[in-house]
Amino acid sequence: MSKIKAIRGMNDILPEKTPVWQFLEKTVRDVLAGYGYREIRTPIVEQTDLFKRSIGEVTDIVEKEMYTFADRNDESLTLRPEGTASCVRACEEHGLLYNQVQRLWYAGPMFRYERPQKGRYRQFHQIGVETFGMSGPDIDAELILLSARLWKQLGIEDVVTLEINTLGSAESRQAFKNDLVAYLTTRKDDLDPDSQRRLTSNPLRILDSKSAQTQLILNEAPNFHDYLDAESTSHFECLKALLNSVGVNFRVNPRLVRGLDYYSKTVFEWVTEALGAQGTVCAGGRYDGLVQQLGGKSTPAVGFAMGVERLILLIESISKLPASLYQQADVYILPLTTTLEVKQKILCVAETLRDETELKVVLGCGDGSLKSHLKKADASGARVALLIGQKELEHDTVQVKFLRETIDQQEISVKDLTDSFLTKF
RNA sequence: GUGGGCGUAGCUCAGUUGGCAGAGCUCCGGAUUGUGAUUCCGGCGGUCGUGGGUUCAAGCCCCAUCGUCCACCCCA
Repeated sequence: MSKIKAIRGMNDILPEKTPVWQFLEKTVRDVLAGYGYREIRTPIVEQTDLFKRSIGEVTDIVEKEMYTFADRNDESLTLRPEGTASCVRACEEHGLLYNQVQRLWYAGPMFRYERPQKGRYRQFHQIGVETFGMSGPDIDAELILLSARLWKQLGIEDVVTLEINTLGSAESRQAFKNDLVAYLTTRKDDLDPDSQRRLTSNPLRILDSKSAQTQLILNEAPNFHDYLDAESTSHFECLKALLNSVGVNFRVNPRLVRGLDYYSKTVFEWVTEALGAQGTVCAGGRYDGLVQQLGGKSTPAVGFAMGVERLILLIESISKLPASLYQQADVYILPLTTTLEVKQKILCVAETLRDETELKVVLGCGDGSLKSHLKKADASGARVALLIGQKELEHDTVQVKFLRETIDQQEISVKDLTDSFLTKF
């Protein structure tokens, strides 16, 4: 019988890694709170149609990457591949968008059936930020500023750069897409195979093709700039001015096209060179049409999502986190002799310490040798070990042994313990 | 879905022309009977990913298969 292992592309996050995750999550929560964003939590499973209608029927995500299965009543359910659709659904369902403005965020696992590689997994985690009811470029700028502040707090601001673009209104983009497809269809045989396929699946992506031949053909293609509507253009110009005025550096990338159908006007990406092929660490944009598309009242909206695993990889490659984040214990209490009486005593002393202080107190349990107890005390990262044996039991004292400093071991009474500890630490 | 690299102890990895299955770290014990982190000694630990084939003999060669990593595609 072979051992059961985790599903491909779905990773365990082990105790030695969780401190980085907690650091990231706490930092994100604090920054978002500072901008007045509130958390929303939605189910991981939704009706399949929600994603089909929001992400786009012919995108790769919907066509081949969704974890879709039949519920017991034959309803088609899907593990969420992204968070925006669920967020919009929940807001709409509970009237959160009725004549009001919302600033929201969510965090959690997403699921896409893809071949795993660096920074890409089948269960991965996103932290998403969504705003509703604000149509101007000022909220776009706020979101970008918020993310820039976050990179600073995480210590990765030097390795990410901002790219922005505008996709125009849905109408202008559709008109451009039609003309682009019409033109490229006449040259179809000269396109690289990937681009030929994209002609029906994701034509805007052809602009991004790495084939030199295809790029030559694109030189003759219609130019999206000529299709941009006046409102989108001024929205974009205004956003750029706002970013300049607050000192956020950016690069306009006319080939920046987001993969999901629902975007319009502003799109942006934070990218890095440090993660190999998966350079996008955070991406988002405006999706003014989505709420209506899902059956609600027309509502302007803009948001973005971060790939948590990718951010973790970046943090690990760049910044040294304080050792205290990894420290299991401040104080380690262990028995000098493993009699029942001594075990009772160290249990009581540990509880007293937890009552009286905020210290992390770990107990040396079990019947190992004194040597192995002390080794574990050392490995716990604790600053001091408290040793209690038969003699200490009789005198109601503990031996205080400093593990990281050259300070003589001292015997103090249990009564004095919390007082002297509170002043020492 | 396509292409390439890699699968040997809990972890990191050696293993020569096909000839006894190895090291470091970790863990446990001892040197030091109630004192860790240094040093020394000893010990635990293996379906060499799996299945088949060639051979007197396979961790090593051949075939298949699974896993994993990286890349393409796509995306956060």
